[in-house]
Amino acid sequence: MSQPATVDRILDAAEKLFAEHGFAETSLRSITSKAGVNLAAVNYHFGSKKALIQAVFSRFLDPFVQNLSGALADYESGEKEVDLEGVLHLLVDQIMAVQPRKSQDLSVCMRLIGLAYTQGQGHLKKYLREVYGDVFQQYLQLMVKACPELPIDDLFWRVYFMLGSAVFTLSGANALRAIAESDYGVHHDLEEIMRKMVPFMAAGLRAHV
Amino acid sequence: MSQPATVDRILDAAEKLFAEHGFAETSLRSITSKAGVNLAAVNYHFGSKKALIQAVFSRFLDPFVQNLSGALADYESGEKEVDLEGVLHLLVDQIMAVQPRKSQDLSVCMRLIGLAYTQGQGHLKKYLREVYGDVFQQYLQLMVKACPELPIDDLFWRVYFMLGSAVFTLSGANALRAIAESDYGVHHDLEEIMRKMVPFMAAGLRAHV
DNA sequence: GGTAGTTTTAAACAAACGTTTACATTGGAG
DNA sequence: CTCCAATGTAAACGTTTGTTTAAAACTACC
Repeated sequence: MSQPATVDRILDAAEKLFAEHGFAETSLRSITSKAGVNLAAVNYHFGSKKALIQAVFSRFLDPFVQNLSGALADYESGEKEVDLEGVLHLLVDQIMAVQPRKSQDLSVCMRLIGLAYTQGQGHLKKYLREVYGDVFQQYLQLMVKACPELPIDDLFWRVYFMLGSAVFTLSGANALRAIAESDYGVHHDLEEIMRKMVPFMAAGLRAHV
Repeated sequence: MSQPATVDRILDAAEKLFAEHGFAETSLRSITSKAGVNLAAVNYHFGSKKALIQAVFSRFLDPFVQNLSGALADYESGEKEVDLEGVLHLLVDQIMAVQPRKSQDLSVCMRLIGLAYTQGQGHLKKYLREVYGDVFQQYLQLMVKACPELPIDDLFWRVYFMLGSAVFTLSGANALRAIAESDYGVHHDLEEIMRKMVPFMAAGLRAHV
């Protein structure tokens, strides 16, 4: 066993192929072929394709959510008052902090999150809500505090406006970066794009209704 | 032939099922079954599943793009100077204007557009770019005029932030409206949600870099 | 009324899918 | 060495997929 174990090889291959082609469009045969393992290995180690999909997500979401949860606790116990840009930057920082997992592309994870929202896979949404729903609610509470004068239903919609910007842009980031570079000759990495989002979102959240 | 022709029955059924389950996850058998026509009718009238997908889009996109193109020409030849809210509202108005096609849900079309961006279906993206790319560029030019002081590469990203907000929110609008209603007891129809986007987007576009 | 062209139908097609089975192969522990 | 549990493998399973075929039914025109 000098090379990575079968389980990791499968997860690596599945992660990339899911991000590239979607869940339904990626067959177990293409995954096991890319991973260089036997077809039956997926059902042996994960039980089913659904379970494999969930495993792909929990592998990169578990450490991220744990870090974010800690950072939220730190921020809330801090003496400074809650400000909007701070809350947004907190999230960006935590996303960037999870980056250095062995040579994997952050945009792949972003694309997967985008797919989780838009592709069928009802089991995935249920799984994500059950496992990570609490941290999302916790973050939402912080955002409510940061926008005390905004009616709650307007805040609700604007949070989804923000979420849409993030998911859409980051999940298509690789393609969009290529366009930006060829059309305007500028190169932006993922962190720059995320930081460009902060003033846009903050201004949008603060806009007069 | 008292009831709608076979072609329309297929398009109606495909539109709803695609929006509900995605393209790959919707089989021709489920479409023809819902439409009450024979399985072979799809390949006979459209040639292939890919061609059916494109036909579903062109049916509601063709009249919309034609209207939008006219409205853009009117707006540009108008004497008033270009202002941001006006440009955004122009789009909202054109979207709402296309609504009254026989009892169809606007949110279904929005969801389809979202899926076109996020599901595989490379042929669809190519088709949409080839057929409707010009009007998109035309609208983009108008937006550049409305934001004269914003660097072009920042504008580029912010347009995609906006696009993400719109696609994400509107394509999930039905589910989100149910949440908003149960949690905050307020009811918003699609037009309200779109109009709520305008100040959010305008403020975001005008934010200091 | 018969005939040519269009549309509908049932049946079959090959290919691809996720999953399961039964059988090797492996690697330590007793 | 022997045994046993864990892992890897090849082959087949039964479905489901999009597409095609050939015959039937329908429509309209001379």
